Amino acid sequence: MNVNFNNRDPVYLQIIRYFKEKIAVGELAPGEEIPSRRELANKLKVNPNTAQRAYKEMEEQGLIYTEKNHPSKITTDIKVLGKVRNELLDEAVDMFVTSVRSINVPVEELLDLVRVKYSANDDKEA
Amino acid sequence: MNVNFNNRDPVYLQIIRYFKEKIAVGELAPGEEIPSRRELANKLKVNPNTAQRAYKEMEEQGLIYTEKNHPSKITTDIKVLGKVRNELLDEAVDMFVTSVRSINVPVEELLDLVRVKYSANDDKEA
DNA sequence: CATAGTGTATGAACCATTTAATACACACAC
DNA sequence: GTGTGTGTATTAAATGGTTCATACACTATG
Repeated sequence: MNVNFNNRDPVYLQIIRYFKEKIAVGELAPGEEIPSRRELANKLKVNPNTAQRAYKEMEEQGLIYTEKNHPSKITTDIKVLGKVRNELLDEAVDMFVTSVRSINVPVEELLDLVRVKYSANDDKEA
Repeated sequence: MNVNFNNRDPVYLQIIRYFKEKIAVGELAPGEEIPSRRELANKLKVNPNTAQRAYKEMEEQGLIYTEKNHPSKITTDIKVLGKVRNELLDEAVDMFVTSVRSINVPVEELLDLVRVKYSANDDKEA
């Protein structure tokens, strides 16, 4: 549980993204219980309402569900879960392509840049 | 002169980016005169102070220079101009790689996604 | 029933951004 | 010189998304 906040994006969006990443790589299983709003807020040192806002949006997107007086759980809807990874990827690729489109860079140069930097990051993780 | 504002980022930053893109692709030549603060504000329907803020930052970055009582001009410092394109590219690639790193996607899958979407956008421009 | 833990709702506070209103100094054109 | 258009500076206000403080409703547990 370590979200690595940045200052650019709203906290509640970064929380949502954190959970989506965990779902995308399978670290959160279908039906698995996630921390309560207050517990999450404590761990991340944010306001409980911020946690609530993140969970509320996740619930609206069908990622989690809530039974009365129990901490929310990851949805068991495989269809929804399967989409998460692709949505994250598509979003990122979309933003990237949009931001470089106006620079008129040859596609091979672009792919090389991505390849090099992505591999460099692989090293850091190891 | 068409900036295509989005709602996410501050207007003054989007203006800066607009000029950087024009510089990167060579649509703004060294020494070329750019609109006055007031003129730009009029064209973009923003407050003159917002235009001023954008220009002020560009001046601090050495992208433009100002002689008394004349509209600012694109710098003639080739060194600075040459860096613009690479900086825009590096920024974009950095953000992209950072955002997909946590998803553990194989590099070839990633490159394919970029290739396909980038080419698709070529079509739209044509 | 009382306590403590859930999720939920509402209104205010906060803060960066943007806009606004003025003012000043300078130079060129007429 | 007068007027108009530059850049520049200062201060205040409005805007809007985010975050905070607080209260409420419900349920299991003992």
